Amino acid sequence: MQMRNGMDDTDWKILRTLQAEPELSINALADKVGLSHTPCWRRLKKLEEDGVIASREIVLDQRKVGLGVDVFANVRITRHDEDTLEAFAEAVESHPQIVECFLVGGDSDYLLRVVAGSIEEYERFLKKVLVHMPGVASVNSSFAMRRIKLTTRLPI
Amino acid sequence: MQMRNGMDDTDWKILRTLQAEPELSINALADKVGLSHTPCWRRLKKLEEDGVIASREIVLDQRKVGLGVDVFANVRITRHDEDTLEAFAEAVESHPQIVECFLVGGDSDYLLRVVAGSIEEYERFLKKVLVHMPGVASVNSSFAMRRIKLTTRLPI
DNA sequence: GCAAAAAAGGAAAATTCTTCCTAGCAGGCC
DNA sequence: GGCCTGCTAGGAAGAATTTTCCTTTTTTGC
Repeated sequence: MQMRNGMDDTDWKILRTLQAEPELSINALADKVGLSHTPCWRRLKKLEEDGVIASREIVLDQRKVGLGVDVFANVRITRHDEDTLEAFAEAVESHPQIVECFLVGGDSDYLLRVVAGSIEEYERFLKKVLVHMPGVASVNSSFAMRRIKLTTRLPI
Repeated sequence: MQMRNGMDDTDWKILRTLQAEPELSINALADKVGLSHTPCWRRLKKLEEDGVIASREIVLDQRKVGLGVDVFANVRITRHDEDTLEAFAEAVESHPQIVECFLVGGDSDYLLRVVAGSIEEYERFLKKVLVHMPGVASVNSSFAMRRIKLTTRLPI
């Protein structure tokens, strides 16, 4: 049996099927992957235990909860030692307006996505929070004019 | 009763509670928001119907499914007419490796996040797909060296 | 203060999830 | 080959959850 990352074809099929239709019941899922519900259920539990399925989430409509503005902030840091990095990461974690943060090579140090209700609200967040986060040297903000795609589904 | 975006305090509490713990059963959720399960269930259905809750998703561990590489691609476009934009958006939609795409102001036109199994795999995707997408003038790639945060939970 | 409308609650039905036990199959060993 | 062992699947029953239906309470407008 072909194995990839410790999973056989049936496991992959479960992941693909569930990604496409996350609300499928065990029975419906079992049907689609060609198992009866019990073994299917056991595999699903194992995938959750192993952390392959990291979590289940509800995804809200940003606009409908009043958070229609996405801003990408390029943050440059003063020093690159581990302590600064750590302190910055903690600050990122503690602010729910920051929904994404990656340490990137290239021009700038961190790339953040920040959500806000309005441009003004973002500017307040920038001035009151972002620029005062540990080690921040400069912040360069780009407003998203349109969202083309944003998904949690991975190409497996 | 205070209303924001057509929802009262209880609706918001449901959203906040479910965002924090998406797997709560109706009964547990009802308990937490101080309702009995029936009205709680009705509100939940309404939030789903209205699209405030856009979807429920399963989130996979990128590393554990062999997609440990995140790349941010700044894509510059030749023309900015609506047709080019449309064609580009369609191409983005059709490639599951592209998990995010925003039209941004500032330096560059589009910011994409692409997932891949390795740097080599990304480079193939870049050469075979990205640069040939409609209207693309140039692509500037930044590899993510570390993921600090990535969440679907909104600050409501 | 009263009537109408809206929201909440309780009980029961339907569905789904979870467990338990049995059966089938493949690989290793004599 | 025959047999044991371990792994995976399947069926049936029990538990829990979701969904519906109907009644009661609360709120709102006059």
